Amino acid sequence: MNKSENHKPIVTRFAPSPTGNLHIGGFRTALFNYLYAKHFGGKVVLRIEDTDRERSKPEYEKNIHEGLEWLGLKFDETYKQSERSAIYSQYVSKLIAEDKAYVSKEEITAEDIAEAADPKAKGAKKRSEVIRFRNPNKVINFYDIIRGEISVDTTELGDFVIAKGIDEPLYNFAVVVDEFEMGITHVIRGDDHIANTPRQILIGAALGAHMPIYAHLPLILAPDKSKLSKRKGARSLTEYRDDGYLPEALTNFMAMLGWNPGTEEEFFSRDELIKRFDVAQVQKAGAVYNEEKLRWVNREYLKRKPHVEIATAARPFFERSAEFQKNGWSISDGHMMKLVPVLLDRINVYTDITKMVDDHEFDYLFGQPEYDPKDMIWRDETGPERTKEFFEKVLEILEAAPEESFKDSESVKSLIWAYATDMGRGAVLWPIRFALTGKMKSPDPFTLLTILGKKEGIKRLKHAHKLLA
RNA sequence: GGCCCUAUCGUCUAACGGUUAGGACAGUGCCCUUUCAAGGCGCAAACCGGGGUUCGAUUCCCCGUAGGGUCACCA
Repeated sequence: MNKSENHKPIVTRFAPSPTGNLHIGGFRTALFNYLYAKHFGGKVVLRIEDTDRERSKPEYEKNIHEGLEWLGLKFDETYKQSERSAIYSQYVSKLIAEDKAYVSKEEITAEDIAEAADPKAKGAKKRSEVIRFRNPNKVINFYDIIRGEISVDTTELGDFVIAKGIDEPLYNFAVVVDEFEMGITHVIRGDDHIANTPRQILIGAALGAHMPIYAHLPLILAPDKSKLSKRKGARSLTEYRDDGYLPEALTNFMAMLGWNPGTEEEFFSRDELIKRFDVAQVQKAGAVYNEEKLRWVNREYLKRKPHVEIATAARPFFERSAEFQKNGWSISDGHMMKLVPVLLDRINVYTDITKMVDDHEFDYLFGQPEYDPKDMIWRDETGPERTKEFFEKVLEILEAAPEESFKDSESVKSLIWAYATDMGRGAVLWPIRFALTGKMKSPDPFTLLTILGKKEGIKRLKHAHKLLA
């Protein structure tokens, strides 16, 4: 890291508005701001942009904090624009005094009145007086770390409104005042703000502020390549949390959406990301969000977790199932631990467990399954008589085996394997597995025996044997 | 529509003028195997089009095309 050339400490910011829950797009912006600042040993500030009193809601603000906390993003400073109105009005007054802005009398048309009557209209409730910025009508050039030079003629913007009143600053104005007051050196934000940049630069110049360095991140897209929105399936971070996604997996995945270190590595811890991250390397084009891949990344992280941790985290997802509750099932800690290998082989995310329980895939865990005895017979040529013999022999072996042998599937396997191989593995193993689960598809019989334990396992095999009589 | 931005497999991407255009997810085939998973090994799959510049363009420039963003007294 080039410490020597950084005289000024870097300060970045994440500035969400509490008009909705925090989604993955917002998270990625927050993450990139965080990674960039931390890479250079700088600061990140969190600024809640709640100047829109109508649309800002406390519950959204809470959701933003919860999401960020879940992902472990810690901010060095936190501000809320609604608590800073004195600062904004001071700057508005200054601009007016310097004739860089002025109070404008607005004509209210019949159209405006009609609009105001319609709650869905965007420009509802027009003021008769607003504060407008005196646009010097210049061509603005700025350098974007990701996109390079961008040039825009601001003439067509006209004298845009910067505040509804002296105490009611609008977004573009409040942002510029804050960037200035908070000493923000780098503005890293979504691509959709690129159109706001010229007017913010204009306001900044009028304020005598030093222009921050901009980096506009490509948007995260829905599968149809349009901006990802709630309607397009964007879920809030807290929903990912509630579904049991691992925060480190989501972080890794999001960091790789639009950025990569230029190598073929794909797994990075938070610290590695801080060390490697560079905004200049982020992709210019928007990236389609692919949940399948997220699920795969999550699974990779799951596989590296200690089994105890998985057992503990997975339990609530069993209990959450409607079937589980309806049947009054329960599951012990010992069971959970034994179940981990089975889970690891078939889930990507904890919430998959709930679906599987609801789909009756785990019914066998909770009691003697019901089934048609005919399905127990491997193939017609085996027949019920021979199958009965297999049960008898296997039962004999299992009953003689010590409890110890049921600790892991390899031990169980070693008990039965030789016999099964002699008699024909399918002919012996299929009936056992089926007797244990009553299902055409399930984990292997050895694993099942460790999960169910010696007592229950033997009980089910005896039951099956009786059904064949 | 104006302005702005973007363009490599279906998706995320590597390549920073010279490669059989690489990897990952998804897909598919085979192997393993008592079923289902998991796993292993393969396969298929892309440089948007046209002009330049250059000995040589996926890469640099221009035009076209397509997609996206934005055009509030929202943020």
